[in-house]
Amino acid sequence: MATIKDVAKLAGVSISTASLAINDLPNVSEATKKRVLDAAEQLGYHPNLSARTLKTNKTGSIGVFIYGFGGPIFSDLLETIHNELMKEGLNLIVSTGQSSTQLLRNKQVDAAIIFDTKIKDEDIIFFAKTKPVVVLDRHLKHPNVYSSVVKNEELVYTLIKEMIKKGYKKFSFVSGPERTKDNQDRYKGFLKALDEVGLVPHLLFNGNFTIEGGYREGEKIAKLDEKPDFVYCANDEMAVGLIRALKDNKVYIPTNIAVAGFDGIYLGDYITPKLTTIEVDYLQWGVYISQKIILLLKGHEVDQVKPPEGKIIYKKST
Amino acid sequence: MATIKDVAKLAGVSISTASLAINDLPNVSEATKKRVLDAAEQLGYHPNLSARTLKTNKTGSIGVFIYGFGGPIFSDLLETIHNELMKEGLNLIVSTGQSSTQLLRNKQVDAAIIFDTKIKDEDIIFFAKTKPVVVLDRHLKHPNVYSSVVKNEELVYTLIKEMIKKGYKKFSFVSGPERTKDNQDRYKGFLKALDEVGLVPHLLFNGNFTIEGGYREGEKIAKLDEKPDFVYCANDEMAVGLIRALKDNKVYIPTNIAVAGFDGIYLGDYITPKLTTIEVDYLQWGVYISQKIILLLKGHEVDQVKPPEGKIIYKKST
DNA sequence: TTGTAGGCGTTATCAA
DNA sequence: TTGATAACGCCTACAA
Repeated sequence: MATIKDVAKLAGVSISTASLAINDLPNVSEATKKRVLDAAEQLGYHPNLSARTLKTNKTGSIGVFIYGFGGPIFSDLLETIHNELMKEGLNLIVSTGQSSTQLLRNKQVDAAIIFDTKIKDEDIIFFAKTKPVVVLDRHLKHPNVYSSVVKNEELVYTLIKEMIKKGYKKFSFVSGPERTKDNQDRYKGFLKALDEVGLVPHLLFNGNFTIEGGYREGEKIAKLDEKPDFVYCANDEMAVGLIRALKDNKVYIPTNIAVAGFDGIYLGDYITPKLTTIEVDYLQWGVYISQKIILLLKGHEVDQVKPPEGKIIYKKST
Repeated sequence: MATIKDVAKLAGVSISTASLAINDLPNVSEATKKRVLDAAEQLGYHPNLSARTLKTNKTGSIGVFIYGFGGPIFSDLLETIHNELMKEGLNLIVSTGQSSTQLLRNKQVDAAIIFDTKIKDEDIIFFAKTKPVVVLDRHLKHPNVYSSVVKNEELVYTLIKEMIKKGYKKFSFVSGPERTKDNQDRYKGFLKALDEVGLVPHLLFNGNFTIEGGYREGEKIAKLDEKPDFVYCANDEMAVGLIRALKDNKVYIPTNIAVAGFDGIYLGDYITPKLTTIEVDYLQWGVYISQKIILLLKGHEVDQVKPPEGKIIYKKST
C-alpha cells in the first residue's frame, strides 16, 4: 500500500507538502501540487482513513441506524438522505441492531440519524458528547441531539374522529411492535378519539408492522363472533395483510369491516379496495434531516428538524 | 475522551498491561485485569477504533454493498447475514451507490459483500488485494474474490420450457434494469427456451424491478391489439404490479394472459391469482455467505460460495 | 507478570 | 512556498 511518504518521495517533496497538495490546501505552488497529484495517481495512492481520522476526528461518513431493512418507508427515507449527503461528499452508512450500538460507541460516523427504539438513550448521549445526532423515533432533550418525530398521535386522532363521524362504532386496533414510539403514539391518538365520545376499543391485536403479521391478525378477526366494524392498523403493511385475510375469509370491506392504515405506501393503492391511510411525506423528511446534518457538521447553529407533513387520504377501504 | 493511558493510570499499571487486559489476552493476572476493567468502566472508556485499525488493519466490520434499499430480497439477505455476523462479534455496515465505492477504497471494512453491478471490477480488485470479497452480482475470477450467483439462466430456462409444454405460444419478457446481471441472465434463459423450439419473443418491455414499473408495463400490454399469452417478469415485484394493471384493464389471468416471476416474495401469495414464480432461498444464501466470510477472516482456505437453491412454484397465475 | 519504546499514516505547528 | 517534527491512541515485540 502506497503511503503519503511514497508519494512525497516520488514527487521529490516533503511529506508535509504532499499532504497540503493532496488535501487541496493553499500555500502550495501549482507546479508542485501537480507533481504530487501525478505521483499519487501513479502509485494508486489512497489516504489511510484510520490515520486521518485518528488525527482529525472526522470519518466523512454519516450513520443511519434503523431497526430492520424491511419496509418501504426506510427505502424512501434512505434514498433521499443518500442523495443529499452525496452532494456534500459525505458517505452514508446504514446499520441495524447491535452493530448500530457498536458504531456509535466507536464513533465511526461524524453524525447519526437514529430510527431504532432499541438503541439506548445512554448510547445516543455518549455519542452526542462529541457529534450531532438526529433522532426520529423518540423525543430526547439533550445538547447536540435533535428530534423530529412524525405527528402520529395527532394524525391518527383526526382520522379516527372522522370515522366516528361516519358512524363506525366498534373500533379495533392492530398494533406494531409495542416498544416503538410510532406504535405507541398512534395508539394514543386512537384511544383519545374514542375516549372523547365515550367509546372504548373493541379488542386489540398485536401485529409487527409486516404484511404477514397483518394477515395473521386478520384471520383472527375474521373468526370472531362479534366483529369490529372498523379496524385501524398502525401501519399500511399490516393493513394490506389484514385486508387480504378478511377477503380470503369472505369478510367484505368496507361493508362488513372498514380498514385504514398509516404511511401511504404505494402498495395501498394496489389492493382492492384501495386503502384509506395517512400519507406521510418521507421523501421530504429525508431532505429536512440531511440538510440539518450538513449544517450541523459545518458548525452552524440550527433549530429542531421539522417533522414531515402528513395528510389523511380517503379511499375505498372506509 | 478517556484513553487507554487514563485507564492505565487509574488502575496503576502500564499501558501495555492495560491493553492486554482490555483485549482479554493471556499473561495478565486476574487481579490486575479486574483492576483495569474496573478503571475502564469507571471512565467510560471505549477503545479508539481508528488508532486500533491503524495498528492492526482490522475494523471489525463487514460491508454489504447493494444497489438500493428497496425490495424484499435484500431485507431477507441482510437479516440473516447480520445475525450470523453478530455471533462472531462482527458488525454489519450497509451502503449503496457512491458511498460503497468510497468505503471500499478507504478499506473501511474487513470484508465486502457486493450486490451492485454499478460497482466497478477495478474497485473490487483493489480492495481484494488486502481483504476478501464475495460478489453476488457477477462472475469475477480473481484471487481473494469469491463469486456466488443465483442460477438465473438455468431456472428461467426450465420454467419457460414448462410453459411451452403447457401450450403458451406468444411470450413477452419484462426486464429489470438492463445492466444487472440478474436481469441479463434471466433473459438469456428465457430466450434459450424459446429458441430451442423455434419461437421468438413476442415483444419486450423495460421495467425496473419495482411494482410501479410492472404496473406501467402492464398497462401497455393491456392496450395491445395483439397481446402475448404469457408474460415473464424478471422479478416478482414487477409481476405483482403487472397483474394489477392487467386486472384493472379487464384482462384476465391466466385466461387471457399468464404471468410468472422470480424470487418467491411473500407478496406473490397475497395477490389474486397467486403468482407462479421461481422461489430462491435467500435466507439460506445469507448463511452460506456469512459463514464463508467468517472462515476467510480467520484465514482459512475456502472454496467458492454455494449459490442458493431455487425451485419453481406453480400457482394460479399460469 | 509487567513495563519500555517504537511505529502504524496522517495532519498541523513551527521554522526555515 | 516548503520541510522537520510532534502528536493522535493503540498494539506489540522485547526487556525486565
